Formats: sequence, C-alpha cells, structure tokens
Amino acid sequence: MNKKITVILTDPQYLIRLGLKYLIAENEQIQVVAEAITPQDLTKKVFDYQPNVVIMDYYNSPIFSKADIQYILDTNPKTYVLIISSDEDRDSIFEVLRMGVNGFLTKHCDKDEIIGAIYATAKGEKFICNSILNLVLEKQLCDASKATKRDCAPSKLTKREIEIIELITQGLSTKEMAKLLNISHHTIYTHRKNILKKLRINSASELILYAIKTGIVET
Amino acid sequence: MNKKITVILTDPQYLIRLGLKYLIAENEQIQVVAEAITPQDLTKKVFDYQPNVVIMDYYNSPIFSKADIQYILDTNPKTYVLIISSDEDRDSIFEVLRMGVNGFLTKHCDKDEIIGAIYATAKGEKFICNSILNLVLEKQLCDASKATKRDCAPSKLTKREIEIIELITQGLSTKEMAKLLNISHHTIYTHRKNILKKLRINSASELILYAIKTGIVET
DNA sequence: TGTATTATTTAGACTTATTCTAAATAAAAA
DNA sequence: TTTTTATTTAGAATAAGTCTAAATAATACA
Repeated sequence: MNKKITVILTDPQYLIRLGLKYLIAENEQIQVVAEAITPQDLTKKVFDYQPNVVIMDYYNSPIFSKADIQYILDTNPKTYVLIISSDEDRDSIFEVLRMGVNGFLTKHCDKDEIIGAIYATAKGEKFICNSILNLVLEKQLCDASKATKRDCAPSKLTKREIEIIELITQGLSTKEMAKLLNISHHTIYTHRKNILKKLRINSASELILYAIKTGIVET
Repeated sequence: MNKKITVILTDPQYLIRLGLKYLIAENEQIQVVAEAITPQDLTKKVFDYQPNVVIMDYYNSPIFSKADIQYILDTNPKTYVLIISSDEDRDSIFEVLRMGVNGFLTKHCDKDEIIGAIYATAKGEKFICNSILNLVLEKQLCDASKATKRDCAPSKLTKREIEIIELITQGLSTKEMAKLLNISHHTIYTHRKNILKKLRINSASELILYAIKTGIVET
C-alpha cells in the first residue's frame, strides 16, 4: 500500500550527501534511488527514476541553476523539489521560493525537520523550516498586490540580454561585442541599459556579481 | 603500537556531523571520542579526552572564535585542529591559517581528502585541500593590518591599489572614488592602469573576477 | 489570420569617462 | 643620504557611454 518515497540527492558537498544518505537509511519509508552531480546527470536521472523528491542544495553560486530547477518542475509533475540551503541569504531564498519549490531547509536543521520536510515535499505540500519561515514572514513575498501580479521579481532577462551579460563578464568591450555579434554598438548600450534597469543595479561591477551569483558565469 | 587517532567533532551542522561520523566509522584507525556544541563544552572535552584532532567548522559568524581555537592550540600541544570550512569563507581562510591550524578543508572535499587530512593533522603535519591551496597560491596579498610577512607572499599590489580594487568591486564610479578618497580622478585612473598592468588583465570585469577569486571581495 | 506584445535593432547629438604623456611630491628602503 | 617605490596630479586627445526616439523582427494571442 504505502509505497516508498523515492529521492534523488544532488548536493555537491560530499559530507552532506553522506549525512543525508545515512539519515534517510534509518527511515524505511524513504529510499535514495540515485545521486546526481551535474545538471545533465540530474535531468536524466529524474526522467529515469521519476522520484518523488529531489533534494537539492542552493548556494550563492549554484551548480544547478534556476533554469534547471524550473525544467525539472515543468517536465515532471510528480517530482517535487526540496532545497537545502547553506546560507540564510534572504534574496536567494525568495528567488527560490518563487520558482515553486516545495521544501526549503537550511543545513542547520535537525533530523526531525529534515525527515518531516521529505514527507511533506513528497506529498506536494509546502515545508519551510522555522528559521527560514521567520525570514519569510518578516518580508512578505509580494507586499501589496498579490492577486494579479505573481511577478514581483525583477523582470526576466531576455536571451540576448543574458548573452550580453556573458560577454561583459568575459571582459569584452562594447565595440568587441558589437563586432562579434555583428550589431551596432548602440544596441549593446541599449541592452546594457535595459539589463541594469531590470536588475535595479547601477554598475558593471554589480552586474558581474549578479552574473556570478546566478550562475550565468563561473568564477 | 598503532594507537587510534582520537577525534572530537564540533560542527554545528547536524548533517555534517552525521556525515563525518559515518565516514570516520568506516575507518578503523580513527575514532570519534566526543562531539561538542559550545566553546565551553569543547574546551572541557578537549581537556578530558586529549584528542589528536579537533575537527571544527569555520563560518563567517563562527560559534567557535579565534580565541577558542588559539586557546586549544596553546593549552593542548598534542591536539591539532582541522578546519572544515564552508566555501563562502574565503576572506577568513587566511586569518585561520595564520592562527596555526594544521588542516584546512572545504565541505566539498571528498572522502579520501578528508581521511587524508585527519591522518596528516593528527601527526601535526599540514594538510590543505586543493581548492584552498589554489586560493592561497593565487592570493599574493597581505592585508593592510600588518600581518606577519612570512605567512603570505609579498604583495605585488600596494595598499592603495587594493583599496581601489575594493571600491571598484563595490561598484563605485571613478568620480565617486576620487571624492571619497579626496584625490584627483586622474589618480584613480593611474592606480587602475597600474593594477591592470600588474595583474596582466585588460578589463574591469576581469578585475572583479580576480577580486572575487582572491577573496578581496565577497560574492 | 490579423493584431498586440515583446524583443531586437539602430542613429545622431550629446555628455562623460578614460587614456596618454610626463612629472612632482611623499614615503620607505638601502 | 641616496635610491627606490608609492602616491599624486594636469591638460589635451580620444574613446566610451547616454539620451531620445523610433524602426524592424519575432512571438504570443484570440
């Protein structure tokens, strides 16, 4: 009757994976069916195993990007994502929660909270650990108009804009970019202006930091 | 004749402790004799058990202060400290290394590296994992606060130049920097030119990446 | 299908940022 | 003290970036 809850682990920290594995091994209702290291690896294994839960880290410089998480959620309706975050950085928490993940823990959570979160996530319920919950309550996800606007995050960047960000972080000058893309240097400026506006930032430095944080570029 | 290596664990993250415990349990030569949560707890247990190795986290807001580490090292000559750092702590790496800890890992290290580090640390040898080692080698900077010079390579960059880098990575414009430092904007340009020349790079982007890599600035 | 929306592209006039050359002054080391 | 290194600066020339405003291309929508 009660089928086991199947789980895929993706945390890049070996010790965390090991700890989780033993923790889960103590519970007969939950079974780790695979571990994944790369996004490609993960999407393949999610497809193969159709797990109930993917347990995933979320660092400042995530190995698994938001797009990866989104893709998994979109293509596997029965698979839910449980984030175990290493930090309590507010901004990334809200970003992740908006993506539609079901569980959110920190690595300071104890055994009961972790097991509880796995059960809840597998059922498609939300589970957010206390320390995170406090943060969430402090600053409501969307302050005022939640009914119509489900989009209080900074506007999404277009493909071209992300391309420009990549080139910027590679240190290319505006002219070089224009030449490379065979477009006017004015276009580059326009894109950049829109990027800074969308991200509500003011400088190339912040842009690069953003790119690193969101995993657009590798450090 | 081969006595077991005795270890005390102090990491506040439950999963990390659990992972370490199971990892160590697989190795007959190493034995966890205690776990400690608070500094008082730790100093008492170190005194009681006289372990070969104390495995300790080091976060940005450490539960165990530098003074705690120093105290343990000073009062227990046969006890060595192995730091397992979360990788966000780049700035503090150098601080910790100067304190005289013997081992330094990140939580991304694998089993072999961890076991190897415990062995090395227990013998009083140095063990620094590869990712940290690279950082150490890359960073040719002494911090401004009169660090002992033998501990880090002589700085290629001057104090002022590092100051400029910090401001650049904070996203300040040249004019803002000039105003802040009460110097001509030309001076800023000169510094920047020299910085780029010294680091053999060509753009602000690369400079920011450099600053992030070497821990001048946090991501 | 046509229409609205969004993304991508561009120019010209204008402003600001940066480089170059070259050197003076200050601080530290030999 | 002398020498070296660090920090500072200016003026002229050049390059980079901004602003306004809009055209075109691609996509979603009904």
